[in-house]
Amino acid sequence: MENVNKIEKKWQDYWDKNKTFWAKNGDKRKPYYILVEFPYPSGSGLHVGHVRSYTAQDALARMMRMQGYNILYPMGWDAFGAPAEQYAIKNHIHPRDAVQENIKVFKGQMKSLGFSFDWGREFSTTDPEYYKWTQWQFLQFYKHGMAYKDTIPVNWCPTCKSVLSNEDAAGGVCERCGTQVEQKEKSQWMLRMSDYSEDLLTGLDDTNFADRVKLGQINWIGKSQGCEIDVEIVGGGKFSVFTTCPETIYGITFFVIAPDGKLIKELMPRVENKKEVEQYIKETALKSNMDRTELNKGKTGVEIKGIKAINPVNGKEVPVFLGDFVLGDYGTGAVMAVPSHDQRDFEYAQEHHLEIIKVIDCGDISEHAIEKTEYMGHDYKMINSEEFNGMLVDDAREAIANMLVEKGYGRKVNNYKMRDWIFSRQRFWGEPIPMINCPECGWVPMDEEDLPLLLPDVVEYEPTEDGESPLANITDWVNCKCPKCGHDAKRETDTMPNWAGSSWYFLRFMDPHNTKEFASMDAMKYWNRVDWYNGGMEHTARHLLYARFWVQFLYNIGLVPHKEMIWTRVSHGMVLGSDNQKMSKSKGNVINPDDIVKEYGADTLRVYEMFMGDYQMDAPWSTDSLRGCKRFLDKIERLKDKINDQEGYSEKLEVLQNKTIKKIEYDMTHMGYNTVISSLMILANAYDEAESITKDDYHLILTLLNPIAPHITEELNEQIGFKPICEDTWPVYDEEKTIENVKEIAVQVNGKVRATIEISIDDDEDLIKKKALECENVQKHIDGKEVFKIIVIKGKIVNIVVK
RNA sequence: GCGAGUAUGGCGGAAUUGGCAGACGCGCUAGACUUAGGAUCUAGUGUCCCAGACGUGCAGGUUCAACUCCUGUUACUCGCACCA
Repeated sequence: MENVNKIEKKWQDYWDKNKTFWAKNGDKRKPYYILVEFPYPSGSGLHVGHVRSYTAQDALARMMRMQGYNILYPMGWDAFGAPAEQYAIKNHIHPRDAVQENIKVFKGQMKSLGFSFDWGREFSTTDPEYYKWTQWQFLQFYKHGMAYKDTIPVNWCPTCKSVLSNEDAAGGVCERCGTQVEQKEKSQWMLRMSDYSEDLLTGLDDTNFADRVKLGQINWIGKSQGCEIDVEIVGGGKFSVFTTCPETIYGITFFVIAPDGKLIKELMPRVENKKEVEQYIKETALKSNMDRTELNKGKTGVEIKGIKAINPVNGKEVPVFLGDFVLGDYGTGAVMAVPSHDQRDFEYAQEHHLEIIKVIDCGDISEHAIEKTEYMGHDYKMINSEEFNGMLVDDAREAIANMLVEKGYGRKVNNYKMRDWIFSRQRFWGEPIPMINCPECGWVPMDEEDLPLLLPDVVEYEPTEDGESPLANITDWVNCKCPKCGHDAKRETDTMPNWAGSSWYFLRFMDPHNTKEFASMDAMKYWNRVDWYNGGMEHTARHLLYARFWVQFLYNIGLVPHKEMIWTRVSHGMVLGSDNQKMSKSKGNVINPDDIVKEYGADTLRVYEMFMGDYQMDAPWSTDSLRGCKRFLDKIERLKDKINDQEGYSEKLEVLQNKTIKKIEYDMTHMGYNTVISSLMILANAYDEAESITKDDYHLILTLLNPIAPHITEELNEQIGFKPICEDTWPVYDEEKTIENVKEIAVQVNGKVRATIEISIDDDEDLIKKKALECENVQKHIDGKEVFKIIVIKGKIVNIVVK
C-alpha cells in the first residue's frame, strides 16, 4: 500500500467535505448521544490516554451509525482555568491567544486520528457565545436564592494567591502547586449545593452509572443518619450536638466543641480561663497551615472553665472542652464524648484524664474504645443505662432515639459531609460573575439582556497582592452604574471556577448555535440525555457531582427535561509508560501520539490502544505490541490477494462470520474492545487458512474492522469496488448460523478431561453418553469402577462420575 | 482508620450464565525463503520427578465440576481521611 499517512488524510478530507458524521436534530432515526469529556487544551498536546477513550467511543459511534442511529458524538474545549493563565503570565501573551493556539494543535491531532466527531457543534467554554449562558445560569441560581455571598474562612493558597474549594485543597495542600493551604477570611460567592444532598443521592437511582461511580458520589455526599441532641448549660443557655450513636448517650463523660466554630464565640463571656482558651483557638488556626497528619498523633485541647453541661437523659453535670478534632463546619460543631465507645473520645479522655463509663457489655475497653462497627449486630447488652439496662444494643439504639424525640431532648436528623460550593475565584481567566455591588441597593444582578459580560483585555494577569482578581485593577471595567437605581457602582471582580463551564456543556452540544436559549427544550427532548458518557476516573466524582447539581437545579426551575441528564457513565483506565508508571516528562516515558501516527499510521495506534488490555484498567505502553497490531493490519491488506470470483459468502466461513458479528456487537456495547480485536484476528486467521475468499467475505471483515481502523478499511473497500463503509449499513447476523452443526466437546471422568468426542447438533443425550463411554481412554479410567452418574451439559461437556 | 478495586505463563491479557484455564497478541526457540529484514511462512512455547501429576495471591468450604460461588487471610492500587 502507498503511504499510509496519505491514505488516512484522503479519508479524513472525505469525511470533512461530506460532513459524514454531523448529527441532525429532529431526525427520525433513533437518537443516541455519546460523549467523551472535552479536554483542557494544554500546551503539551493530546496524550495517548485521550486516544484510548476517544477511539473507544468513536468505534461505538461508527458502529451504531451504520446500525441506523442518529449519533451525536461532539467535541469541544474546556479552556478556562489556571494553566492557561499561568502560561500567559509567564509569556506575556493573552490567555485567549494561548488557548486558540492549543486548540488548533489539539484539533489537528484529533483529525489526524480520524475521530468521527461532529465538528459542526464545536465550541469552547471561553467563547462569549457560550459563557454568556454560563453567566445567565448563574443569574438563575442567584434569582432562586441558590447563590449567596458569605464571609467564611476559606482555603487560601499563598503561591497561587487564590481561594481553593475544599475539593481543590484536599489533604491540606493546593492541588495545583502543592503548597500548604492556609485559612483566610474572605467574602465569597457560594452555591447552595448542600440543599441538594438528598436529591443528589436519590437521583442516582435514575442513572445507569457503574457501581464504583455511584459509590464515589455517595461517599462524597457522605450522609449519616443520627440524632441532634439539645444540651443545657449549667446556669442557663444551651447548645446541640450531633451523634450517630444515640445508644451510647448514658456514657457521656464530657463534651467537646470546635475551636473554629461559632459556639465558643458565644460562650466566651462566661469562660473563666479566657486566656488559655483564646490561646488554643489561635493555635488551631495556625495548625491548619501545617501538615495535619503530623498532628493526628495526640488529641489536644483545653477545658472551658466556668462551663458545665448537663446530660439530658440523666441530669449528670460534665465538663466541656475545646478540641481541634471537632470541626466547626460539620454537624453542630460540638460533640458528646463517649470515650468507652468512640476511639477519638477515648484518646481524648486518656490525654486529659477523664472518666470512662462503659454502657455496652462488650469486653475490655482499657486499651481502646469498642466502636459501633464492633458492637452493632452482636448480642451485646446495655449496662449503666438506667431503664435500658439489659436491652440488646440494636434495640436500644432505636428505643433511646425514640425516647429522645418523645421527651423533647432532641430529634432525628441527617447530616451530610458535602458543603456548599465555593464559587468565587480570584483569577482573570474565568467567566466574570455578572453581579454589581451598589452602595444603595447592595448586590444587584446584571440585566440578562446585557450578557455576556465580556472579559476585558488587560496587560497584567497576576492576581493582586491581597488576593483580588486582576480584574480589580481595571477601573474602566469595574466602575459601572447600578442596573436598579443608576447610582455609581462596582462590578464583582471574582470569576467562576473551572467546574462551572463543564457543568452544563453536554446540554449545549444538543443545540450549540442557539442564540435565544442555552439549548431549546425541543432539542433537549429530542436527544433526551447523554446515553453514554466516558471520562477519566480522576475527576469523575467531583465533575459528576457539580454537573448533576447544576442540572437538577435547571430541572427544578423547568429548563431541562430530566432531573438526571446523564444515563451511563463509564471510565477508562490510564495508559501508563512502558515502565508501568504514570507518563511524565520527568520520567522520560511519554509517548507522543503524533510520532506513532507518523511512523505506523492512525489505524495502527487505534487498533493497538483498543487491544492493549481491559478498557477499564490501567495498561502499560508496549511498542512491540503496537507492531503486532501493524502486522495484523498488513495481514488484512494481504487477504485482498486471496479474493476469488465467486459470489456471496464462503460456506466454510459462515458460522465464524456470524459468530464474529454477534460477538463484536456485544463487546462494543460492553467495553470489551480488546476482545473485538481478538475476534477479528481470529476471523482474519480463518480467512488466511482458507484456499480463497469471496469479495463479500472480504467486504465483511473490512466493515467489522472499520469502526476501529476506519482509514485502511475504507481504502481497501474502495479498491474492491464497494461504496464507502461510512455510508453503508452494519451487517446483520443470523442467529441460526452462529451455531455449529458439529462440535468437539470434552469428556471428563471425575472432573478430569480424558477424551474429546465429536457431537452433532441433533444428537440426543443417550447418544452423547454412548459416544463418551466408547472412548478408549475413558474406558481405561472407568475400568473396574461403578459408573455412578453421567452428567451431560448440551454442547459443552460430559462428566462421568465413578466410584 | 474507612470505602472501593485488583491479583491468571517470560509480558499485555481471554474465559457473558460455574462446564476442556491460558483465546488473541507480544516475546522467545528452531527451521524455510532471503544480499538483508522491525517482511513473510512452518513448527513449538504454563510448571514438574512428562503413560501421569500439579497449576488462576494464600488457607479452607460448597459442587459431578470453581479463575468464577461462600468464609477467612495477604499484598498492591485508587478514593476519602479527626465527618461525631
